[in-house]
Amino acid sequence: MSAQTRTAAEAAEVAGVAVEASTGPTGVAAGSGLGFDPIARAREQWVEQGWGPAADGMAAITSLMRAHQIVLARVEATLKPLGVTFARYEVLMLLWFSRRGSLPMKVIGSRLQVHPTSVTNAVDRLEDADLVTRSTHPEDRRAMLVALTPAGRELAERATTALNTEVFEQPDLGAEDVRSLVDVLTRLRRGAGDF
Amino acid sequence: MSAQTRTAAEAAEVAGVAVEASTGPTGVAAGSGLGFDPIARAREQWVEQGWGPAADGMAAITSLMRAHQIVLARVEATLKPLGVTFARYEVLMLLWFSRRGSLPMKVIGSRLQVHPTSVTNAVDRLEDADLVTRSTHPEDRRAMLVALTPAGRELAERATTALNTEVFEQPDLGAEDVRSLVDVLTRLRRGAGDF
DNA sequence: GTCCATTAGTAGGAAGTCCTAGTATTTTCG
DNA sequence: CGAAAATACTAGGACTTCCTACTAATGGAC
Repeated sequence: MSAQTRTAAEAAEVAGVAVEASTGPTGVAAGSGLGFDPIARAREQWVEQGWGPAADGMAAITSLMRAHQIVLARVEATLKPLGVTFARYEVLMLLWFSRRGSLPMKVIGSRLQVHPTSVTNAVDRLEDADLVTRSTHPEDRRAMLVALTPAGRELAERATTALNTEVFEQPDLGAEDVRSLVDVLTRLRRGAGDF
Repeated sequence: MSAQTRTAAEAAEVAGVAVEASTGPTGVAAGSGLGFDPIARAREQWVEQGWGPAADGMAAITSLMRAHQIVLARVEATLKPLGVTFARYEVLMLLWFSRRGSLPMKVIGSRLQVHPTSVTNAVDRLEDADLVTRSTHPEDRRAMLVALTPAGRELAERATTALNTEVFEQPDLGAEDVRSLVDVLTRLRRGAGDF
């Protein structure tokens, strides 16, 4: 939210250019802010160009990108005072939920579906902050076991409380929409082979 | 899709750890891949911990993050042979749709809702690739006008064709779900002040 | 008419993602 | 048993994002 809050001046700029560069009747500007949805506008342009069959898919994917940007900004703003990022928070929670309090790097990457080097990166920083420790796996000396420190466990709990109260319980969406969103995205993920 | 396709070995790893680290009856493994949804599992854990009121919001936001990751990977894989990234493609299309074929940096940032330095970065690379040109605005010497070159215009069209046929027309979702997704995300964006 | 606040853009840095290539260890197989 | 293949992790690089700080130019206040 912090970085994405648009100033009045910026909104005016955008509106001005929209008038300059648009063909359709977008100058209505009723409601709050711009008064028109840039993605709806792009969808119209797609149709005008003869790309109708792709218009809905374009709108869906563009909406997804933008929504991700908005939500991630909110999450990061909430975590910032605690000194962690969302990427590192995810690693902490994975460890927090694990029985032994430790997992191999490989498993972390598989669970979060990120590249092995991203795990190395995140664990490096968590280790520097004394939130996790690294040790070689006793039964496979190739593998590294990552374990929560007491400080890491405590931070995971505080971060979760912050996210729960400041973000997850305030979704800016009705309960119906939240469930519908999860349902649709679950089908999307399954279709992509996510699980 | 390329980087996110899970190998059988990785799936086995994940399943193995899931058995080790989970409490619920997740070992069913019916259907394809893992057989259980990590996000649904996380939601259950949220409820078990007494964080029920935040569980749906957590699931929605986590789903959004993951869906974004999947979709972005598909988009980038499609654009890669053309030598552009999605960030730069967005700039090209903004210019392509503009009347004069040129826009000030500021407007690009406002439209895409990214930081000014991100625009500088993208335009730097587009300029290096001779896809756009920079020139000072005739009426405001602080501002830079970014304009498409013929090569940039042509690439924008080829990239759009590729995205339309390979991604936007293949959403891995039913038409009903696509529209529902756009609707819900539109409400989310409006609630966040996006337009 | 000059001075100051605002605005547009850029530079350098931190952090995330991925990729390719490398090392060390384990497993497989002939 | 010993060589080859597979696996786990890390190093360095490219790219994106953001942030803070800076320069140049515009415009308003007095």
